[in-house]
Amino acid sequence: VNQTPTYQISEVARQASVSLRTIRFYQEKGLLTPSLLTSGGMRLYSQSDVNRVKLIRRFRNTGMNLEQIKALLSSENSNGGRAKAEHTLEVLGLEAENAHKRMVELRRQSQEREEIISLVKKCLDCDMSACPEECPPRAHLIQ
Amino acid sequence: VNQTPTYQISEVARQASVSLRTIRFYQEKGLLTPSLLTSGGMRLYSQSDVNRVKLIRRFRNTGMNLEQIKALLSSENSNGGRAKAEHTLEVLGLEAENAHKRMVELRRQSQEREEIISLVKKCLDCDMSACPEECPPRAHLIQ
DNA sequence: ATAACAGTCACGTCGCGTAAAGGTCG
DNA sequence: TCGACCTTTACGCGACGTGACTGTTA
Repeated sequence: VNQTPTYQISEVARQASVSLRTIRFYQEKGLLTPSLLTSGGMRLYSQSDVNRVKLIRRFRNTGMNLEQIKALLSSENSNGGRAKAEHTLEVLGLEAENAHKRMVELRRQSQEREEIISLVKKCLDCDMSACPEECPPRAHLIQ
Repeated sequence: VNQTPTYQISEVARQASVSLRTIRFYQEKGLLTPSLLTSGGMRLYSQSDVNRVKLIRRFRNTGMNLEQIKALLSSENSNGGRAKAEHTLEVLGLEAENAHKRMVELRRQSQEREEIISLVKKCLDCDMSACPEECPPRAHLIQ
């Protein structure tokens, strides 16, 4: 939408660390329309488009699916200049929330793992032949 | 493998927070064999099996795919009692590494996002009609 | 004119979700 | 015997990957 479209698809892919297929796929799904098409049908993108792909990728990384992302970004929500900025900040805020939730979950699992590790470490100093079947650490041994 | 198999599939699903389908699917793929089958064909699981599902889930959460996980867990790697404990600790260590990488990536994206937020905040105090096309924050506004 | 891009089908994959139709267990 | 559980079979889906073949561009 913003600035003059100068990037070909492979350059966008490079900057956003995605495949060409991903960019075309996002277009198919209505999440990303190229700013311009050459007479021959080549897609041309602006910096705004690159940033949009990055935004989509960050959202995907927090577990959100494309339909939800599309709903967020297809803003019949904002039309004034200032409203656009406000809406963008709202979206980025939601993104931050989601990322935070992912972090919390990762930390929870990390703690779970640490507890298991300290349990299993005891097995190293244990005479396995004397260890009863129901010894809790044994239930964490692989196999 | 360990302890007496007392859990039905739905109890395993509950404890590991997955669906019945997921558990059966892991079996199909050779990641999780029930400890016992009743004469009628019902799957019965032990606490070890529950822990194995949880382990698989934590790995999945760090972006690893089922084939890789299977390779890790199908341990022709360890057969002695002590070797089992050592192998388990290795696997848990790898899991911790992967989780750490995910965290680092999330933090990187979080920082990227914060920079964009501070850019876009400037647009709130900007007279949009006087703002040039190439103003960097504009390239981050949605639409 | 030629190489390095680009384009469109269209089928494949991975990790399950989701009926449908029937068998098992206390 | 009855209801709550379980079973298999099998098709569907989201988010792309991966050719195969053709067209565009500097």
